[in-house]
Amino acid sequence: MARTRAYEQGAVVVAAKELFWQHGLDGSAIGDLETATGLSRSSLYLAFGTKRALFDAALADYLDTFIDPLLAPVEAPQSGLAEAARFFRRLAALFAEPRSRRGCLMINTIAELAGRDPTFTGVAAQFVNRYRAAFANALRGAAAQGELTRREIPRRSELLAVSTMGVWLAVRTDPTAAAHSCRAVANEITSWGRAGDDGALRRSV
Amino acid sequence: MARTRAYEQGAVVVAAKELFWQHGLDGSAIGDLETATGLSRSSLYLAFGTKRALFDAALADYLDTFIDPLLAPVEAPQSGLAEAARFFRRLAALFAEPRSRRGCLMINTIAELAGRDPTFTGVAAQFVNRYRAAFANALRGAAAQGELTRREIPRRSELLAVSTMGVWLAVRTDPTAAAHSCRAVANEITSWGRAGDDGALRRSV
DNA sequence: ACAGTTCTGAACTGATCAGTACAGAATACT
DNA sequence: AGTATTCTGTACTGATCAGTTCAGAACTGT
Repeated sequence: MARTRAYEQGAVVVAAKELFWQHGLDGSAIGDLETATGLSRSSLYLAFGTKRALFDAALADYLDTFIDPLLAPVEAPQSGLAEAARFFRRLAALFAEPRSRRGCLMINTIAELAGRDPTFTGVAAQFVNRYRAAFANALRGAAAQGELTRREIPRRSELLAVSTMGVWLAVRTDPTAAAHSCRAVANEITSWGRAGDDGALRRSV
Repeated sequence: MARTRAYEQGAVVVAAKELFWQHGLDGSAIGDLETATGLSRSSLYLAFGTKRALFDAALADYLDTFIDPLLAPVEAPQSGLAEAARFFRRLAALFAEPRSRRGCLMINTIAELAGRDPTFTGVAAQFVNRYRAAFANALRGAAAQGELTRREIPRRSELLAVSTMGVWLAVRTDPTAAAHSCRAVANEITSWGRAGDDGALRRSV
């Protein structure tokens, strides 16, 4: 009795994620999802219920497999200026790949759904706060090592959080320019660690 | 002879702009545009040809009436750190209005069309470059007054350009938090003018 | 009143979309 | 072979969309 399932849910979600990442929620029709996942429309609805549920699963997978590892070093307890700068350098390297034109699935979805979808708007605000918290953690680490004044932490972590969102948007129009922006931010962060030298230099000008 | 036109094209474009600003290009149906502009579907197509042409006119009006005055002080020849900081404080003030949830029409359109529409993608990249150029201009002014080192200009103008895009996105999910981010960026800019003092302070910590 | 325009309402086209329904093929275990 | 279950192909519903068409109403100056 009982035929076994011929596909793996995880693989289906991954395939759907790739499509949503490139074309957005509204931009991905069920027909496109059929060809992307290899599943028939019937099976997709049987397995996930609605298009939106499949999207939510794809978004969760995106956060787990893409954002988490990218942000982990910044969020780590021993994080500092180097980790924050390295984050932006990693983005710059990512932006060299042609696939980077699709940007960040979460940021794209914020632009598409924020305000329209009350449920998602909360998730989105939480996501932005995660960036704020991650950079605040890194800057606290830097302050502990004397690379930063404590009162610089809040404003600079805000700055880095919104900068991250900005470069994820900029990459959609011009990846090369966006990579350049990332390196600029990384350089700025690094310069924070040499603030004393900079101050002396600035005085002599 | 000849009945005169009973409406003003400019007013129609403004009404359309308001709708597009809130709901986006795809999110604004012709029926919605009819009620928003007060014109019939027939008249709209007679006057503008396509929905997209009306949208382009609305976007042009947005740049003229909203972005230009907002950016003018930063782009002015006598611009400096104060103008850059004031720009972000003005954004923070704007974000206190409930209407600010709609964000920036241009940024929203980048998120909606960039990559999908080759014509628009160029316009979008140009728009981002305008921010880069505006802040570079302000920082050059600051450098001329000895508030900044010349080599800090490129990286910090990039930083401010992407930050602007970031806060325009953040305001769509949480205007209060976004306003806070704007003030943080403004404070950071102001602190650049007191860099020598900061350096001394940092050393003593 | 009349002629020249502008504007409107309403119906229509052709396309696309998410989601549903269901018959039947494919597979597994007994 | 028989049976339970999973999966698929196809066709459908009902809704929405941009854009077209056109008859005729509304208005203007002569």
